[in-house]
Amino acid sequence: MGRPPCCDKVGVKKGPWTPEEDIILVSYIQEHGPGNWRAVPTNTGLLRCSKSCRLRWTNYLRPGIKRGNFTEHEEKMIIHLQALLGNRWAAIASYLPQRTDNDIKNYWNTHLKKKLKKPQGSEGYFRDGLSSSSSTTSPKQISRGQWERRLQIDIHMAKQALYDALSPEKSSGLAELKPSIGYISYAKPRCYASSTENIAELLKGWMRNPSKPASKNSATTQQSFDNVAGMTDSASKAGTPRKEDTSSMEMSEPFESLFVFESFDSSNSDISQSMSPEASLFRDESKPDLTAQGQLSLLEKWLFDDSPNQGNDYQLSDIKLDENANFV
DNA sequence: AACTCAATCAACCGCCTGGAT
DNA sequence: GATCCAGGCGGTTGATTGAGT
Repeated sequence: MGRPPCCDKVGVKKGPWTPEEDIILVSYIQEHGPGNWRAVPTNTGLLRCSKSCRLRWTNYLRPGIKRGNFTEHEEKMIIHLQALLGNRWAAIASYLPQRTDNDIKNYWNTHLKKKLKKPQGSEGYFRDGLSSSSSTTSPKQISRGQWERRLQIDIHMAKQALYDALSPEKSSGLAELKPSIGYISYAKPRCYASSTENIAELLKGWMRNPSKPASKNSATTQQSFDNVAGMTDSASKAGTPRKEDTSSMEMSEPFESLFVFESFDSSNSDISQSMSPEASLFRDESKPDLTAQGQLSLLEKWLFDDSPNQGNDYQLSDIKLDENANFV
């Protein structure tokens, strides 16, 4: 007997989310908090599977998500973390608090894999031994001793490469490596529908073009958010909240209440400072707290310790990572 | 302008895990 | 211990977009 579907497939909508659905979902989560996804479709009236709601929230609507181009620094971190952790995107994402696992996975599959295949040379930090031996050779094909030795070598190489990549001129590397302990002040990220402000702008833009077919518009929710982000971005840069002609908006009643909410993060420039209590709640929820602070610092020490035999008595085995980060 | 093809990425699918009973 | 169920995760798909011809 097969496993029953997570939700009743009949009448469940699929495909891209419309701005309306986004707003309904965000508004519901603002009120009830994330979690109990099973109840979300029934309580909101969304014709979506609970999984779809959760995915939409975690990958797109959650506050503090940065989208768009990956910086070289992020790229390097992903490469090295992938070498260390394998395709455990959620674990990797916990080191890049503003990126989702899906985003990282996509970026890896579309960009970094290609770089991997390129002959070594330009990517000096990306060496065959680091990437291929650890990820493509099955441990079962070699003896345990050999495999462990190889793993140690790989880890050492990864450490070395990570150190090379992130230091010394990139001192922000250490800070950014901290997994989701708090949001770090980055260069102004492109936040999309992460705030009700953005949602409001989104809806505004969306309602201005009601003639566009919903499918096209929904398919371009991303672009809508892009525009929104761009607008709010420039507005916040100017230091003045956008007070656009909201009068021109013809807002349907169910959405009105949204706009009296406080922003999740009224300015994207420093999320940690501007988070509302709700946003803090979401922040806590949004990413797994990979480790306790102490464990993290151990990990950092280990990661950046270039000379493990120089009297440091912390070892890999001492780092009690949670389920995301065991190396074997 | 029209067409083809590759790249991108949001979303889905199915498996796994862990908690509840 | 067995079973059920919700949530989480990674792999994959398919619609859209943009570049090239």
